[in-house]
Amino acid sequence: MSPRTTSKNEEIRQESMKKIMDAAFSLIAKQGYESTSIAQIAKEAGVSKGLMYNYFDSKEDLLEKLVNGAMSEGDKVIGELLSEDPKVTLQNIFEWFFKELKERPEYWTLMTELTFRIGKFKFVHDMATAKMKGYTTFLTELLQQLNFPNPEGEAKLIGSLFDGIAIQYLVIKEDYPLAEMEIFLIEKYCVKHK
Amino acid sequence: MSPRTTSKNEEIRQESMKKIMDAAFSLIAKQGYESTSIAQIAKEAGVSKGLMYNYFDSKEDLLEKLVNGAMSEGDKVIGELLSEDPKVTLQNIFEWFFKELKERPEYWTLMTELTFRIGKFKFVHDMATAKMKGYTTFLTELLQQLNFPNPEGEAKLIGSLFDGIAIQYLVIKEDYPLAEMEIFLIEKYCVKHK
Amino acid sequence: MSPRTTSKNEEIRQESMKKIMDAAFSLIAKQGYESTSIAQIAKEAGVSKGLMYNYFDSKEDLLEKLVNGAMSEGDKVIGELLSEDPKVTLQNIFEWFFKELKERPEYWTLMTELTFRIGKFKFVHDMATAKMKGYTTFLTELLQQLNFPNPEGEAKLIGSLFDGIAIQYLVIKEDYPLAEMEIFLIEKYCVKHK
Amino acid sequence: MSPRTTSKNEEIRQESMKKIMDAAFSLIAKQGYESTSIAQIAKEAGVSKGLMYNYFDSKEDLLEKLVNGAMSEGDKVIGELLSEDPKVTLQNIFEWFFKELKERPEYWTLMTELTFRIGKFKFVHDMATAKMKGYTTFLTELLQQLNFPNPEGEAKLIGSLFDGIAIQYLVIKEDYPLAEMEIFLIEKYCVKHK
DNA sequence: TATGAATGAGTATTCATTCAT
DNA sequence: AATGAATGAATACTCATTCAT
Repeated sequence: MSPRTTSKNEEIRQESMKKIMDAAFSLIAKQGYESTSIAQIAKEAGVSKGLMYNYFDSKEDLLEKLVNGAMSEGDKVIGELLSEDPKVTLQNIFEWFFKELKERPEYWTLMTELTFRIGKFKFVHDMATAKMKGYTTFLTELLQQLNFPNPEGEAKLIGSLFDGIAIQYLVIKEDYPLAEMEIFLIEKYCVKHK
Repeated sequence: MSPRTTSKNEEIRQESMKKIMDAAFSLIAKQGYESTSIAQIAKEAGVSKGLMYNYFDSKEDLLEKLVNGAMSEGDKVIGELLSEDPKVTLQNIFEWFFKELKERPEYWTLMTELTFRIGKFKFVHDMATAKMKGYTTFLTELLQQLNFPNPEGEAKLIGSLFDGIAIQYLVIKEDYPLAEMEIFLIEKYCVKHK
Repeated sequence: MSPRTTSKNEEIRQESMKKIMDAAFSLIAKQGYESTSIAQIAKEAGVSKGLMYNYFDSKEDLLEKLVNGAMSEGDKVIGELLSEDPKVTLQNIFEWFFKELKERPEYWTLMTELTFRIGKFKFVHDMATAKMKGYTTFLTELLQQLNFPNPEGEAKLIGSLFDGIAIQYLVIKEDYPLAEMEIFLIEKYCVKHK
Repeated sequence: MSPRTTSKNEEIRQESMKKIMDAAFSLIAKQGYESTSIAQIAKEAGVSKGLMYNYFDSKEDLLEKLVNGAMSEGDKVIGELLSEDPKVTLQNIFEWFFKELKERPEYWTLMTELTFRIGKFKFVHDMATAKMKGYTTFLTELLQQLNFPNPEGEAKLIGSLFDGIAIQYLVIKEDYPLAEMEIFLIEKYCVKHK
């Protein structure tokens, strides 16, 4: 009997990887990276510990692939937020941020935890730095077009605010007035400005 | 040989506990809870591993006592920020927050890390929720007196902003424009308001 | 499709086995038995891990077949060293030994390593004992014909010397004065004797 | 009740270390370094796996301490072999070598195995190189004083011979004519020479 | 015949915790 | 009150071997 075809194998691989990554993602988001063991992930994924190392070089490599995967999913959307009118673009950004938070809280939990672990993982540092820079630069330009007096400071303030809202919402969940906050911010930065 | 008096014993206990808690505090703030071992804390404190279990039931119990201690310290200061004029009180709060961040980054690092570990430690969740509530209530009243249109929302926004500024400053440190942000906020909420 | 003939199959088997054994041989000689994994051998041989178990019952079985194969190869050459004149035979042996060492250091590395692993592998012990005995007997007869006073002792000394030279040469390689040693020994045992 | 005294503790430490090192030594000498697990050593020594790491940083560190310990024991004797008469010194060396082999076969098994593993352990390489150099230099000088024609070559030959005798004796044990070989060598190099 | 995904027992190492002194 | 030797369960990771295809 002949061996499995290459494509059938690839399919099996994709399935196993997905099972592992899904399990890892939810466990790490819930418990944190250090508190989640390979054994736990394997059990949750329904595979053997050994199999994990067919797909990932190490626990850290798994984390990296996890984050990259989740991030590239999110990146695709950024382009769609742009508009002719900078005011609209800004509003799109606010709306996107709150939508993300509601729809992918686990992802943002993971990202926030990792951000706070900078220095422990080289790849997180590089990633976070690059992200943050691009983000601030983009916002600064936008606010400049909208004639904010101190666009860079304001951009950083919004950046901080996003992080703060994220951390609080992710911690106290349904008790956090997310919708209210969204309206509030859009009013302040998009509607009432100028 | 005269037996140690009860009070003398108590004094020794207090001293040992303080040494241990100080060591634990700075190590955990620097490295995180998981990455700090009992052995390390004992060494830093200059006591034996065994002694730690005379005062703390477990590593987690040490963490709880640590946080409780640090928090009650913080509480004492709140009273001193009050003023007849709510505007001054608000400004005092802003100034206190930035001063704290600059002077005790380790404390805030620890608190932020713990806040984010909710789910792992029940006591952190209870504590954080209670704190946040009291905090928001206080700020809400203040902003009400200052006739802010949506005082509760605004209070929550400031709360989130504080957390966000803290997390970013604690992560990127000297690259964060802390002083600039302080002026910005005071202008916005205390000077220009009304 | 016509079914493969039996002889065609056999040919394929021989080819695959050879690829595997060659890969195993060079890897084990270079890194040692314990440090060489089945996965590594399969990769080097360009076959799948699974295929290895079609030909070899286990990793140890592979080792055994490897050593047997290498040894029977060596046996064939022994006959060619014989000469009418025992002095010439002796010189042929010396020259063969040094030539072997220079030309097939991997083989001798493997053999020496294995010899020293006695106790772990029963088959090595049996093999090594048999070899050594035959070897000593042969040399003893030769030296007897050359009228050495204590031919058996002398034979064992030469046997030990061979092993010693081998181990040192294989360890320190180019720093070992192999050529010099060869001349030295031939002078001593073949030229100057009697 | 007061804690154990420092000296009592030291005593306990020495005892535990000895138990571990003895177990490690005999197991590694018997089975080889890679094939001996920490678990096995701990079991043989009658202690927990964890305790091993109170005394040794790693498995390799254990090996290093093992070898250093065994070596320094041997080093002490070297000075006692020297004599006014180089012939006597040479004879002493031969006798010391054979005595060592008979009395501490496990030590020499270990050393020979390690020598063959050069390249895997940095410390073994340094140690072996230094040892071998000192050894050859010393023998060369001695043979020069005895007017051997090619003292350096001869020194290396004896060095190789020693290794060869050792490896064969350690492998086939009681079947190896150690005593006979000793007489043989002393006759050749000390009595009959010149 | 040949493949490689999957397994599970095994590896070295860490560390919170206990306990005799 | 204080010590630190000792434990054992847990950790990330490896690898010979199996088996469905």
